[in-house]
Amino acid sequence: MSPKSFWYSQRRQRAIISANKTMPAPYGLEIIESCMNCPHREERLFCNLPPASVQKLSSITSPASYPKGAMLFVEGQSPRGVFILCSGKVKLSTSSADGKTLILRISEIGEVLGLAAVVSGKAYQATAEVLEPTQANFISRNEFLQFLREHGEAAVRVAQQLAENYHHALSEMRTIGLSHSAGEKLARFLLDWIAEHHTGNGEIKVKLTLTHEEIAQMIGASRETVTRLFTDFKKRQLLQIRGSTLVIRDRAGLEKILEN
Amino acid sequence: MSPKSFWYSQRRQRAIISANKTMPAPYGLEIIESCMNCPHREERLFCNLPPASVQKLSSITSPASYPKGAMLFVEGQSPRGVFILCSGKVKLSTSSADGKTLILRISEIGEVLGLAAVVSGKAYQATAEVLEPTQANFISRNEFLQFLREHGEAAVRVAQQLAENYHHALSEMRTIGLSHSAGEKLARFLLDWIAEHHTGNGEIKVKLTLTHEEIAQMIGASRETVTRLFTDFKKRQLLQIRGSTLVIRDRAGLEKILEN
DNA sequence: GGGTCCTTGTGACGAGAGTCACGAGGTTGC
DNA sequence: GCAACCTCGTGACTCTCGTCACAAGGACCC
Repeated sequence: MSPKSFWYSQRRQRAIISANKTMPAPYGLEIIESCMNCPHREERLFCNLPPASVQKLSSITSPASYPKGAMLFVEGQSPRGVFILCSGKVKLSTSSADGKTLILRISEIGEVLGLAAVVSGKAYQATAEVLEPTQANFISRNEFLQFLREHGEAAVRVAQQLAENYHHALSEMRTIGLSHSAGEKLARFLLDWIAEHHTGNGEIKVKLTLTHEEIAQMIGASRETVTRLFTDFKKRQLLQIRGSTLVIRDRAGLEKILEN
Repeated sequence: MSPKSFWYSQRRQRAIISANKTMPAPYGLEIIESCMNCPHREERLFCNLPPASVQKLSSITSPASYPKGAMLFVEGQSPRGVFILCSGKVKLSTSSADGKTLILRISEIGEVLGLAAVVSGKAYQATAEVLEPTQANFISRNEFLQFLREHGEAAVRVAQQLAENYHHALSEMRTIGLSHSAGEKLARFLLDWIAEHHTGNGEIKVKLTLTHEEIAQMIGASRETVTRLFTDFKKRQLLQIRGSTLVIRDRAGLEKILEN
């Protein structure tokens, strides 16, 4: 099945097509090129493989653009293939029968989505929803597995990425499972967030374009609790919000919350 | 460092050595043989690889026995290598500064421990403690990585196992993060447990050799709450405890709890 | 400009579950 | 055979946090 079937409205599809026009053809070259220019090159899963492998990879890859709100895949579907993110942001979440949602991760450039499902052959364990317009390279399951069998180094890379995923899942489990209070969860979440997104020295300032609702779903709390905690943290001079930017004023203070 | 340094008492070490005597020498053959006899053969990570790979594997592997209470590795250590479980049971857990513990998994025969840390090169993210006398094959990090690079099919297997680990972590996250109440968590835990351990039809009966304390640490609740929930579930005719055996009397009733 | 929708902010209330405390039963070790 | 320890069971108390309800501020689209 083509990923196109997941564009869910005519209206949005028009936007996608116009985005596609900005991509140079042929698509195969585009991938290699985007690797060359990629600012996170070391992090990109397959970029510094032997040329023959890259060649093969580009031949089985199909790039596509997705609008905000599109679903790359949905929890429970059997795995069609993997998506390599070229740009944009994708939310990975899982939810229970009654609609409660747990956000597992916000994926960014260079990550490979759907890897665990494709490798294990079990259903996708999460839903991948596009948060901002995204370009991704799709590789179908069969071709991907074939590729892995033929290119041992790529399989090692895949194992590495899966190990990262696993680490990340454990880190979130610690946030949710080892905290005594919601405040502790939020502090853990914020510290993790800056550890991952803050580059540079001096004042700690990071973009945090998540709603309180979404943060609540990441730490397993209610939206109201998150709102209250933020106002509380602001009052205690721990942090500050400027638009969509989070400024940490007292990192030690946040870390102290973990010790309760 | 040899895993022997983790045997922590002279007394226990004597027991281990005598256990070792039961192993036929040379050890290389032992591994292959134990694969041949292994009841979970398909699940064993490396057993149906090409003979050359198995040969190589057996040459870099060192079997050892560990007593109850031994630590295979501890959270935060840099990865020495992987342990392939031949027999016994190992508890994987993570804990916070203040001593609160979250049990990630009870590992059994055929699993490979420490895989994510070895593959990613980051520190072990969990502590592995032996619950009952265990035999495991140790492979040092360098030799293991070398082996993976030379044997592509093995790397694919490793990726599969890591995908399993990831799935399992997500499943525990759902238990802990998506539940509205402790009762729901326990019901989810029990259902997962029988899904994994119950074989056969008719009456659902499984061994559950965990203390209430340990169950509490698996679902992120307090020991007292688990005790109370068990008495509650018994009263409601959902289950029954016979020694260390759990009997499910009303599976549908348990499943109903998840829907609240 | 006026709808509609989404996000944030706050108050009131109550149930769930963590904590503390203690006792009973079982096991292990000397 | 007694002491020490662990596990399980239960009561009482407290308090966090989820839920409901409502209002204000923005963003976006006709």
